[in-house]
Amino acid sequence: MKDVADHLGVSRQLVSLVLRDLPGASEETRRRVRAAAEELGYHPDDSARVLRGHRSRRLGVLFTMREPFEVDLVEELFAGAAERGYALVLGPLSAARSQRTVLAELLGQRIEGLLVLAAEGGSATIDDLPGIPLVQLGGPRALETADDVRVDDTAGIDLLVEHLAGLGHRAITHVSGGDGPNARERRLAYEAAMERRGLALDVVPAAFTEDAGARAAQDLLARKRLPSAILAANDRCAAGVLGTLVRAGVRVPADVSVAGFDDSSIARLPYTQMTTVRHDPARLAGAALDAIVRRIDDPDATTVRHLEPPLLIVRASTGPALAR
Amino acid sequence: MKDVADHLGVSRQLVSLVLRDLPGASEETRRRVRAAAEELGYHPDDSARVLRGHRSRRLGVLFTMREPFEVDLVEELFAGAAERGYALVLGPLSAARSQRTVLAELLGQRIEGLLVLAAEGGSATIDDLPGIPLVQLGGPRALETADDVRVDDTAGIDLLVEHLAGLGHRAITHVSGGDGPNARERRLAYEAAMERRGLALDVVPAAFTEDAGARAAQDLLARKRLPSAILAANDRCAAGVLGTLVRAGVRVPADVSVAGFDDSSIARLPYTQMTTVRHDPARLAGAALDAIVRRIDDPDATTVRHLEPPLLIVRASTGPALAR
DNA sequence: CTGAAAGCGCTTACAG
DNA sequence: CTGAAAGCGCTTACAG
Repeated sequence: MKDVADHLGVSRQLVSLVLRDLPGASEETRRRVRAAAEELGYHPDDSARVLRGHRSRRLGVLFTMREPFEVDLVEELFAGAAERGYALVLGPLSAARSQRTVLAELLGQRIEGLLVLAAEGGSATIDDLPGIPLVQLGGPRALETADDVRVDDTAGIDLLVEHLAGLGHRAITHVSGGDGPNARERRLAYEAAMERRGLALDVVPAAFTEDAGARAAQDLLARKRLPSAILAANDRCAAGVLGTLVRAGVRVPADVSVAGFDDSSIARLPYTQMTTVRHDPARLAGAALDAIVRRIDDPDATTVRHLEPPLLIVRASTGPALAR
Repeated sequence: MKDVADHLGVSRQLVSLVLRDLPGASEETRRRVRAAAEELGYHPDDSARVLRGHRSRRLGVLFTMREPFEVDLVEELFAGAAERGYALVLGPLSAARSQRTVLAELLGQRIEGLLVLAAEGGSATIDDLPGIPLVQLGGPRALETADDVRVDDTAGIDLLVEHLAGLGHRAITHVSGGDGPNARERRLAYEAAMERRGLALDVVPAAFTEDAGARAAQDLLARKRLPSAILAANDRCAAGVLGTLVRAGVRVPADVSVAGFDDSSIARLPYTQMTTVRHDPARLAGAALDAIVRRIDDPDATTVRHLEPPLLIVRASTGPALAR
C-alpha cells in the first residue's frame, strides 16, 4: 500500500480509503489511485484487514462439492453474500475431511456466521460451535434453536402426486430416500397424499443416489407387475430408476411414468426430460443470507423458519396412465 | 492464546510452540496445553499467523465445482497439500465469478502458488500473475513456461482404439470435444490410431457435456447406418451418446459399442457401465503438488512436464462387433 | 486531503 | 521453560 501511495505521492490512508470505497477523496483521485494499484499489481492483504478490523465480514459454508444442488446453492450464496458485504469461506466436506476438521479451519478464518448445507454431514457435532450464528439450509434439522431455510417437502410431493393422479395413475410407487436427509418428510408426504386419494401405498426404500435408484428399479423389475408411476425421493434417484428401466426395455412414460425432486441439471438432460419439482436456489440462498445477517446483527432475534414453496416442472418422463 | 496460557499459568509462546508442534516442551505439557485449548474452544487466528510469518503456506486452486473430475482432483489436493504442510484456498470459477475476480481473492489471501485446473476457464489472463509459481493440471496448455501435469491423451485414445479394434470394430466414430480443452489432442490421437490400422475416419464434432453427446447421437441416428463403435471425447459426452441411443431403442453394446474417457463416477453407474480410460486423481494431484512445492522452493528449477499414463477400464458398454 | 500513533493476534529471536 | 520486545499490513481515530 505504501508503494502505491509513494508512486502517486499521496498518503497511505488515502489509498486505503479509496480501495474501501469510503468517502473523503475526489473522483479524480480515486481514479488515479485505482489505476496505480492496478499498474503495480497491488492486492490488499486480507489477513491484515481481518486482523485489524474488529469484524472479518466472512461467512463459512459447510457443504459437499459432489452434490449438484449444493453447488447450485453455493454459487448463489457467492452472489448474495457479496451484495450484503460479506465474503464466503468454503468448507467442503468429504470422506477425508471431517466436519470437525473443516470447522476448525473456518473458525481459524474468523467467520462471523456459518451456513450448513451439508446434507450428509449431519450437524451432529455442530453444537460445540463457539457462539457464532448458524443457519441450516436444507439437510437434517439438527439444531432446534438454529434458523432454518428449506424447501417445503410436503408441498412438493403433493404437487407430484396430484400431477400423477391427474394423469390417471393409481399404482404410484415411492422410491424413498431411506435414512437420508428429508427422506422421512417426503415419504410421509407421499403416504398422506396417497391416503387422501384412497390409493394404496407402495414404498421401496432406497437413497438419494443413482445407484440406489438403480437397485430399487431392479427390485421392481423382479416383480410380476410394474407400478404405473414411480415417484423417486430426488432427481438422482429418479435418474437411476429411469436409466435402469429403459435399459431393461421398459418405455418411459408409455409403460411407466417416472418423476424426481429438485430440478437439478440431471433432470434437464435430453434423454431424461424428467418431471420434477423445482426450488429456486437463488431464493433459498437469499433467505439463508437474510437469516444469518439478521442473526449477526441481532443475536437475540426470534428464530427464522423459512419454507420455500416448490414449483411443478412437467417434462416428458411422465404421461397418461394405461387403462388396464 | 493468552487465555489458554493464563488458564494453565504458562507463557503465551509455550502455547504457540505446542500448537505448532515445535520442539521445546515436554510431552506432559503438550498434553495439558492441547487439553486447555480444546476446553476453551481456542482456534489460532489464521490471519495473525499469515500476517506475522513471512510465509502463508497457502496454495490457491482455480477450478470448476461442476466438473466431477476436477472435484475428484481437489479432494486429492487437500490431502496432498496437508502432507506437504500447505493449506488449500479454493477459487471456484463460475459464470458469475470470473477468473480475474477469483484470482484477486486468492492473491488477497497471499497464496504462495497457484494450481490451475479450470479446464473451461482458460488461463488467458493468467499472465498478469505477480510472480507466483503456477502449475497447470490438465486443461489447455496456456503458458508454455509453466509447469504442467496432465494425462497422456494420446496413450489413452490408443488404448481405447486398440480395445475396440481388437473386438473387431472397423467403423469407429469419434464424437469429439469440439473446441474444448484437450479435445484437439484426443481427436488427433484418434485419427493417428485409425490411420495406423487402415481404418476410415469419422469425426462428429461435439463438446465435453451430456447435451453435446446427445445431439451427436441424434445426428448419428439420422444416418442410414450407425457406426459399429463410438469413442466419445469424455465420459459425460459418452453418457449423452449412450443415453440417447438406448432411448431410441439401440442396444448397447449388442448393436453399437460406446466408450468414454476419464473414468468419472458417471462411467460406473449400473445402467452405464462404461468402458473408459482411468487416470488416477491422487497421482495427478501428487505430481502437481510436487511441481509447485519444488518451484516455490526454487523458482529457477527446470520446467516440469508430467504425462500421467492412463489405464484401460473395460466395462459392459463395449462388446464384439457384429459381422455384417 | 496529510501525518503520527495505536493496535489487531500472532511469530520470532534473544537473554535468562 | 519464562519474559520482554519487535513487527507483519492493514484500519481507526484524531489533530491539523
